Amino acid sequence: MKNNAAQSSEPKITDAPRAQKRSRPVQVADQIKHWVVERDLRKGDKLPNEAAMIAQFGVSKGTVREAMRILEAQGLIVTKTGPGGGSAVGEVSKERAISLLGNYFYFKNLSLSDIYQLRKLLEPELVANLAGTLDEETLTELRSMAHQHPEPAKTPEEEKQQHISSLVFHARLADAAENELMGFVISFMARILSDLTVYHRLYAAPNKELWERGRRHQIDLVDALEKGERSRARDIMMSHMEGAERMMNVQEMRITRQFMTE
Amino acid sequence: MKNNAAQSSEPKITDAPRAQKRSRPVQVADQIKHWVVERDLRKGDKLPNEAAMIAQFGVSKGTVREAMRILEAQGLIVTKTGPGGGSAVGEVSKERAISLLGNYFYFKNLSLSDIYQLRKLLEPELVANLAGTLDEETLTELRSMAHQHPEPAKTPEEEKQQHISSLVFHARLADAAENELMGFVISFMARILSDLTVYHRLYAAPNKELWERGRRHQIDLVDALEKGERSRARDIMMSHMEGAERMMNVQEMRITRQFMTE
DNA sequence: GTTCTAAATTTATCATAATAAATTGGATTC
DNA sequence: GAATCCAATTTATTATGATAAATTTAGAAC
Repeated sequence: MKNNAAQSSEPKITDAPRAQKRSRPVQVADQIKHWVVERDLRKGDKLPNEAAMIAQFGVSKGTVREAMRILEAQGLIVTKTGPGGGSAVGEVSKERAISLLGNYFYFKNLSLSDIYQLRKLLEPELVANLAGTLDEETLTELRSMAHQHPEPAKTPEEEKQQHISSLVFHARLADAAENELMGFVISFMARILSDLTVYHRLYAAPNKELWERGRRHQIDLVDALEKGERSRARDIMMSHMEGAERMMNVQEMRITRQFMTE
Repeated sequence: MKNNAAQSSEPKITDAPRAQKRSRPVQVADQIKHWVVERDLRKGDKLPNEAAMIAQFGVSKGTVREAMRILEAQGLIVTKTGPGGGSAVGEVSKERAISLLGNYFYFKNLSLSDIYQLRKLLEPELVANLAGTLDEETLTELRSMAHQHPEPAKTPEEEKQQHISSLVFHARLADAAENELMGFVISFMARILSDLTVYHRLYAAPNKELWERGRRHQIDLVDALEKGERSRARDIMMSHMEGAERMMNVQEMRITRQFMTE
């Protein structure tokens, strides 16, 4: 009838029923997010207290509290009791972001080769970017990690520990990335692989030669990073990735069998 | 002296040092997560109802409800009223995962060149993987998208629309990825760039030649995908990425200025 | 058989009150 | 005068019960 005039002027006519059954706590949470963006609030900036929000939004205490738990679960606020307490904006931590993304992949079937395809694309590029940019402190830290296990593992327990150490090494490199998106993705993969070692034994039988090669790679890599040799760093990492992939049991397909904890 | 043990002199130092100040709703939420993992529940499987959880965990209704909002915010459950209602496990949707990860980068300073560095690494590889694997339906869909804008944009409004269409094209490719991690990262970047166009004008002045080249790329790419020409697909995408990057205003640095909506 | 209505079930929201945690100011102590 | 303890204050946390809203199911009416 006469209503159809709106169609030409409002392209989002189909989105109109968008204001459907979102619960009140969700609506309140969204309004608070909006409020934070509008005022460009940053980490530590305080939100109105519970009583003020009850008045502001005209909802009950329980509704406000559920809204706060929503924001808290997403890592957007932190809450404290006592005078000067209340809720404040809190940057989403990398750990929280990793856990939340891990929940998504819990329901997917990521394979080790998926992970390694990405590692081979990203990590060589990461170290090429890092070459010549790291400060002495970081280099020292990396060198110390690279020298941490001077001998091949003698027990499965030791082997697991060495593998986790290696992943910490990679995560440390990722943290140094200028490109935070690249750094995040690499950290996420390291975290997935790290969790794996806790629940499964999926490494091939220890192989002294492969192990020695891996160790050599780490040491050479730090050297190349220090000297700013971009392509050498890239090549070492690529070779390292290929070696690491060969050491994994590629049979193991579903690799996220738990929800991550922060 | 009075030893007022009634206060808080119950330091649970005994077994779990980790069990510190996590609130009751968070503890309940974590227990439910464990419960889901233990029983290997999948999407649609039902959780006990509110009353049962109150009894099960020995907490109040409000506490249980806050726990449910936490899980709901993370995308892990969905809740319905009425008979046969209650809470059920719900796969985290890609859209939800993108939003949650977007919250993390809201506080970061991602640059366009960060995004494009990753796009140039991942998207050529994506199409190389896809070459020869797409069904006719998907190919038809892609072809239709590629032919959607036969003329260069005449207004900024049209230009924005064309750019978004291009991002939808890339997102569609990402959805087809076998490697879901790679697909997710590419979708995430498309989403970030898509949101940008809504809030900022950041494209260089329209350039008929560049525009024509971009259009050609999409058409040729679908052709290469259909024929299973891996390296040609890869080359086209790489060239396309370089062109797209040149069209952006690289001055624009902070690119996440809002919380994403689902 | 279809449609309407009422009842039953379950979450959603609200209101109120009691409890716990953290800070602050002041009194007490050395 | 500085440190310590204590009580008052502020704020979130948990609990309880009542009422509303949404949804399904069963039954009644036609």
